[in-house]
Amino acid sequence: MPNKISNISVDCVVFGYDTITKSLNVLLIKRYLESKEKEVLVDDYVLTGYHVYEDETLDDSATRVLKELTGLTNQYKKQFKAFGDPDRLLSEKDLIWIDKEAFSLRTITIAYYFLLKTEDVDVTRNKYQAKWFPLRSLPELGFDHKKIIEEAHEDLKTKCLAEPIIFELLPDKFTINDVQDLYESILGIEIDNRNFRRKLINKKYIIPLDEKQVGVSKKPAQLYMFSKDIYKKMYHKNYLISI
Amino acid sequence: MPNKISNISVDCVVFGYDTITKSLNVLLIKRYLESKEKEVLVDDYVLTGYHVYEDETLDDSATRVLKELTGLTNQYKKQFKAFGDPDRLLSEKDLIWIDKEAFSLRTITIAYYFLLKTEDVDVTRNKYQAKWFPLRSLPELGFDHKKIIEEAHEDLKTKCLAEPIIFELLPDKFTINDVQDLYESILGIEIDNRNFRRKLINKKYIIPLDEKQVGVSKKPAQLYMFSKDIYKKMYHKNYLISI
DNA sequence: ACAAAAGTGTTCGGAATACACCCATGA
DNA sequence: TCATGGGTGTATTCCGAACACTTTTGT
Repeated sequence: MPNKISNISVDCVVFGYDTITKSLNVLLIKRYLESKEKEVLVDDYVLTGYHVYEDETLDDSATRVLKELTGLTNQYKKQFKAFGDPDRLLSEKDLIWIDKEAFSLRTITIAYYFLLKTEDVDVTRNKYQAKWFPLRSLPELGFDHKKIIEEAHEDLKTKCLAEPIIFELLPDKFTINDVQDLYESILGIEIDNRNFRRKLINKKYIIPLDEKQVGVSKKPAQLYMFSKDIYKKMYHKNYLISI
Repeated sequence: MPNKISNISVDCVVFGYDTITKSLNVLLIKRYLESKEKEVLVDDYVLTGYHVYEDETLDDSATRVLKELTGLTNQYKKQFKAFGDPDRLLSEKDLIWIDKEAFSLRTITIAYYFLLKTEDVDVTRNKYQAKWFPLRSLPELGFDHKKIIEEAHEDLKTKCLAEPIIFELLPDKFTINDVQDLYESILGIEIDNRNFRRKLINKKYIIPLDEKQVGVSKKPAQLYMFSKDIYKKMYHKNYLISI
């Protein structure tokens, strides 16, 4: 077992998207502690995270943490910010918790976010009581994790406008409206369906399949897939100055 | 004197722009060490950086480091990435250096970049033998600082397209061509002067002054200033999806 | 037949792109 | 007067923005 670095951790904001409820979700784990007298000391949620080991990179550390929580590897991952305020772990509940675990009061955390397909995660069986929460109605959060999630969301907003990472959150086969709904969820805006649809269909890397939705109770929609290969082939950086 | 955290540092990529040579520069400090036998052990350059103190935020830490190097505060600053590979400090020279200083072999550094006006820095008098180097011809660099500078540059490229941070690098009074040259330096592209000029002049926050260049040996150019106030008033986020 | 969501076309205006010459100034 | 960089105008094309009704399907 490698040694933990006591004052450096990674925290992972795991984003998933529920196409049914059209909700952008975050995967959180339960933090619960009772005193000997059965008094509830800590009862809230936190991001999944852990100390960095002596011999691993930060990226590997985040990957390991995600794997432990979800069993998944090879998900889209981004290191977006380090959080290290001296008082970031100093609420009363956090102190109780830190006392129980064994980590430094002055821990710097390197925060990552992951994008994955909700259906790839089996929430029911994992030892952390992990649960999806809509980004728009998060539960009470420990440490500075609310702030971390907010900043992850901000970064995601920017990033999804410039790179095709949106498809990391969708099933392999999706409808145009799925994509639109997801953009609307992430960005918190409304998009004109006709313009959006035209725009997307004109992209060569959005490929219509010989398939339609099944099991829907209304007119089934055309399914599409995203081709990363074609995207990469066609990609050329543009330097549009938008100030 | 507050305690240093032995395994956490900040490193600062200080960008400056020389309007005369049209060169985007980075401020580096000398790293030099001889053995008792006067053999040169280490002779290269590094970014300015230092340990984080126990009681300060990461941002404060970076601000402190910049102030010590340049005397400046209130410069544009961005935390852009943490670097923490286990082997990031393990070249031969780095080991010699680390032996001399006293920091952990497994140090994570939180990297910032700063944008400032070259002429605000008095390079001649500072104890670090600081020197400006064109980004395009950097000297030999210690640690993983070459990589850090490259990633800072990448982030700057993206950021300057979306936010008016370019003006942090220019004197208060500048010409349109100064701005264009700077964009070209940062992005490594050529821009059509007529189109660029029109675009900029049409911005309400680019304000023509009743002044022209003086001391130039050719036709003196019109000077402009950037109004952050007007920019902020006019700003509204747009959600253009460019994938 | 009806409810629900899928899907479709056109017009307008603003901005990016491409492109070449004259002008003002100091030396 | 000349060399240097400053400054200017137009035509074209493309894309985003606005906008409302018809179609298809399952129930």
